[in-house]
Amino acid sequence: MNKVSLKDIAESLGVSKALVSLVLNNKGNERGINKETQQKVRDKAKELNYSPNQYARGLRTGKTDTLGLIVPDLSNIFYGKLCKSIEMKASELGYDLIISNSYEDPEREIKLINNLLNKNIDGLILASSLESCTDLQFMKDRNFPLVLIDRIFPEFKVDSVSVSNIEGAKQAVEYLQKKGYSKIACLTISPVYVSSIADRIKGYMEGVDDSENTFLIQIPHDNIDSGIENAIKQIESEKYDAIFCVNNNLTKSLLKKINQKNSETNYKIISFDDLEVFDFASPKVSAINQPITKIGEKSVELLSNHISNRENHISQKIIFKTGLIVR
Amino acid sequence: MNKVSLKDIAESLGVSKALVSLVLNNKGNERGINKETQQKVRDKAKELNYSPNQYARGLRTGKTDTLGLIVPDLSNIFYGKLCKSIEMKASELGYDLIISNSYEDPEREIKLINNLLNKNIDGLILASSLESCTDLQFMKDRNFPLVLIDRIFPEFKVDSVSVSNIEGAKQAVEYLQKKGYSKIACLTISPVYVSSIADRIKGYMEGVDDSENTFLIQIPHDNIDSGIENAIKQIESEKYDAIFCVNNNLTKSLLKKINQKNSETNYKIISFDDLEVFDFASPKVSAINQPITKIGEKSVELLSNHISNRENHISQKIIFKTGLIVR
DNA sequence: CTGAAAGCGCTTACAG
DNA sequence: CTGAAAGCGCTTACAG
Repeated sequence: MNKVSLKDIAESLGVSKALVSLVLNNKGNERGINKETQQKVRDKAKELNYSPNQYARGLRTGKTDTLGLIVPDLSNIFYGKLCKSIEMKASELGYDLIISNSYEDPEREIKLINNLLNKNIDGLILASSLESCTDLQFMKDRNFPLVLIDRIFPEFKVDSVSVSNIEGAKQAVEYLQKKGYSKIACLTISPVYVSSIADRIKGYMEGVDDSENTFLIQIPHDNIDSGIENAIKQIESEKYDAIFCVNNNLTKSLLKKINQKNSETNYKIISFDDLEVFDFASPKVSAINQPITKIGEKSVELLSNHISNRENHISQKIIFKTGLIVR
Repeated sequence: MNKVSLKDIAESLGVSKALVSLVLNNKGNERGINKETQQKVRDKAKELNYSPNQYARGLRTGKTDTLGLIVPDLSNIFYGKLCKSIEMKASELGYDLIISNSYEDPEREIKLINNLLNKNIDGLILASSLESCTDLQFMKDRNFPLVLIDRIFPEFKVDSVSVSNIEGAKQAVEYLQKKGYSKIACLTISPVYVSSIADRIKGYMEGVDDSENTFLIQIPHDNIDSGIENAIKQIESEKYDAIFCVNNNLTKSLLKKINQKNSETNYKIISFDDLEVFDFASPKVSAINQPITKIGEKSVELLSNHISNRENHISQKIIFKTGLIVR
């Protein structure tokens, strides 16, 4: 690779590596280094197209200016957008981002976390698939900068950014009831222990007026399409007049199935998580939407604060409001 | 952080760091290290939950087991899926992935590349927004492992993975003509110099029977929604009876606009890039689809080959076929 | 069969 | 105002 190193600059200028390092890290003035010398160093660095080896620096300082991000499914547009906004904010603050995909698999998630930690990331943003936070405790114990996102553990006192899932789901159901729908089924997805999903179910339960008339159908996350088929049958035979889908994958799969069968739908659909494609979907679906960009940005801010003020960090639990999009 | 290091294992066992390193890198047998000692080392490593500091290792060996990936837009589902498949394959082969977003901005892309190189990534997968490959030449000169993906530079002799964009576009147009549509407009997106887009336009041009009847409308990538409005007007006033959209973002935006206006469409739509949402979109759109997973996997394979056989690497240009999905 | 030592490229006390 | 030196945690010739 014959990359340019500090030594190359130092030798070609007849100064020490230490001086070059100081200047290039903008500590020249603070350390009272001759302005002219500083300029020479800078010029040379530019001329040789020098850029520091991050691994050497990381090894020395313990800082790597790299953040880790783990999401359950990169190909879900919700996480795609989230990643994008996180990447944007991280880049703005001078961080790189290592993104990993857990495939909703707790074991893999733990491996990924360890892996990222071995890369000496400065902090981690995590949309966790874990059932409990015990496997994350060691990070908290070390005061390692960690932000939970989308899915949180309420009792686990670390930074987190999420939305008001209970209220959002409740709002969805109440909207349907106001519109005259009285038998509302809830399509939900496993693993159901994930906080966001659990809360949406809770909101649904709380929102339904007639508690006799709740109907929960659970569909495995890794086999949605076939699960949905059965669900539809049940919903139709039980004459439900509306369906609340707990996330966008369910809604998509449901719409797909409806269009395949090309049958009339006797029920209204509302979805948690809005997709731009709902704008041209048939049948029309209303949706609860999340401020994805704000979630991403806020999570990076919290993480960055923790990193730069490790000692006195006080964890916060940010909860954004959801919106209702009527179609 | 008080992370466990080689030294900790060595001291607690009364052996040297070198021995521990050798054993843990599976060079114990090769170097004839006592089986029992080896076992002791392994046990201790497990007990202390040791995992090597990647930065130290990277500094020493020059290898980091980390790949870089740059895409123009993480929130585009096409790239989301591509990232997922790349991440999956990379992880299978023992690599981490640093993902960056170029926002279709050539200057930013160059910065990102330099940045990744400073992190000593072992190789780079790039969906480039650059107009020419001159800014990439230095990597080729250094024989740095690089794979171009989705967008390529035909004259630039490095590994690449793409699809037959010309043939795909041609097939789309020919299909429409066979179905009786004779005035086909082409909705295209800037920057138009990107190889995939340029080739699709080329394919469209070649496919149209009546060369008098080609109609190209170019829409800026960062302002699709407003551009599409005008496009529709023109298409309607000129009485085109079909539209070929050069990528999924255009198709989505077009569908959205059509549904907003709630107007009848007198034209058939076909899209390059299929989306699962087309299954329930209205109006129905046919599509040319790409083998996204295969593209991702292949790119990682090529990169991995280059990394592990740096000296004798011969670059390949892989081109996958597209498919036609009729709706 | 195992250890002492050098060195990857940095940063940061310490010394003058 | 500047330099020599130590050390981050590894791996790998070299030596015995």
